[in-house]
Amino acid sequence: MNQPEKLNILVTDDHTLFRRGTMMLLESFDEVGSVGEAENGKEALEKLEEGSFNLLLLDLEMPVMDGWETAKKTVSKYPEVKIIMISMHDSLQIISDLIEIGVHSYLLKNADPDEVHKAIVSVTNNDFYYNQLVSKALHKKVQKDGLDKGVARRADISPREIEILQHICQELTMKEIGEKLFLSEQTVHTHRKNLMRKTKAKNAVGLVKFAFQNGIAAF
Amino acid sequence: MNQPEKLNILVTDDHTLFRRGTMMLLESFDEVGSVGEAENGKEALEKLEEGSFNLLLLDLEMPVMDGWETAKKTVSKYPEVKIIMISMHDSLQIISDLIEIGVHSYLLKNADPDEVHKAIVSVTNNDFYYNQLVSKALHKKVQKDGLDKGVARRADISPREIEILQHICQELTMKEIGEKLFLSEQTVHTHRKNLMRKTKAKNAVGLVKFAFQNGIAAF
DNA sequence: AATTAACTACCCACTTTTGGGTATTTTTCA
DNA sequence: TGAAAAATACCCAAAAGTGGGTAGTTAATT
Repeated sequence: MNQPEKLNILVTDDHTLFRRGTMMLLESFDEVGSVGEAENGKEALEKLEEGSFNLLLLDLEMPVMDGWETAKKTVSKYPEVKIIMISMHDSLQIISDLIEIGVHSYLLKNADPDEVHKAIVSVTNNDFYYNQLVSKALHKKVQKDGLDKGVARRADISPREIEILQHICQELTMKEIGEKLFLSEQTVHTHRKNLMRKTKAKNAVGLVKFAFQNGIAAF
Repeated sequence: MNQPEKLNILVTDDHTLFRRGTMMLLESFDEVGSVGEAENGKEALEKLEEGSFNLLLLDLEMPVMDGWETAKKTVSKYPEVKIIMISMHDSLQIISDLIEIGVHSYLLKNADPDEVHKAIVSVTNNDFYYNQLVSKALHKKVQKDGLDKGVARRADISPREIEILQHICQELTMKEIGEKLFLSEQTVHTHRKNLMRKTKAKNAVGLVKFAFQNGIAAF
């Protein structure tokens, strides 16, 4: 009866082209009023300060302040704002974590525009919208439970391990890293082993990918 | 006096959301007539068969057939079609290679929509459009010339080697790759060695970084 | 018809990584 | 001050990677 208020959406993504395209897409929806933009999480939080936005689209992978941190801060500061996280990766791993911190929906960058429409409508009316991906994730969780339990997040990696990992990403051997950091080669080995256990990497390649995906190294 | 023909653009990107957003952006330009879409290079080539498109937007990083292969085939089969390559990375390395194979413009995913507009107009009228990024690339080339001479470019890597490299990026061992591709483990080793020689990688980490930076693998 | 690039496959030898331990010291934090 | 986490360092052994060859076959191109 009374939904005269249109949605004011803030789109946050560091890729301008993607951001603008998404904005145009959103503007084509009847439910949408104004659409704002931010290049990173920091800027997004500043714009939320205005109080005019009631829905936040967040890219998970961003420099300066990534989607994860931004979402956590948004939830605590502006609990009335609905959040839709967008990511390139179909990482089933993080979905439950996202739900936990209060993200209302999770979409992939290869999501269908209809999917986006459904998401923003559902999120507005119902609070949460998770598609087949989540069913899969939850299913897997129920089915195999602890299968991917224990896959590391960035927070689980110690400072020294981060340092080692960054050196590994520079194509150095354990011996070279040891010499550079004035450590026994054995010690570097131990750190490496712990990293592999925590990240569930099968080899150095997995370590590098983890480092990249978690902003520990960039290339 | 006579440019009554509008631009018919084919947008190729595996991320639906990005693709659709870009399409809407393009449709908002006066010079643009119809806008088509393809999920990968293979599909793009099929749609080009129709003969109705005169401009091709290509994502460099794609599964099935990536932007590189697609561009090469498009140039040889449909030389009248202008090509704009789009990538996430500001890899100065590959720009000269792209020019070499006949790509008319290179844009980053965080390009400004105005930049896109300028690009499609310039490409249509002038043939080529490269922005400040290219100046930088060429400048570096003139200035330091042979500094990174001998460092492999994407063009130097054969299709089979690309395939091997992509599998390496999935944390597979040589034995596993051999089994998956029905090759002798020795053969995979040979490909790997050639890859390391070409890319000047010190180990697998270097290979993965090369793959990522050249759009051969994404994560 | 000849050349070249690509793909295939093997040899040998050495280095590095990977995986399993244990254990002491230092730092952090409740 | 006591517990937990982090950092340090070693042992052993198997697996994989790294680096140097050679070489035949196929495919593409001139």
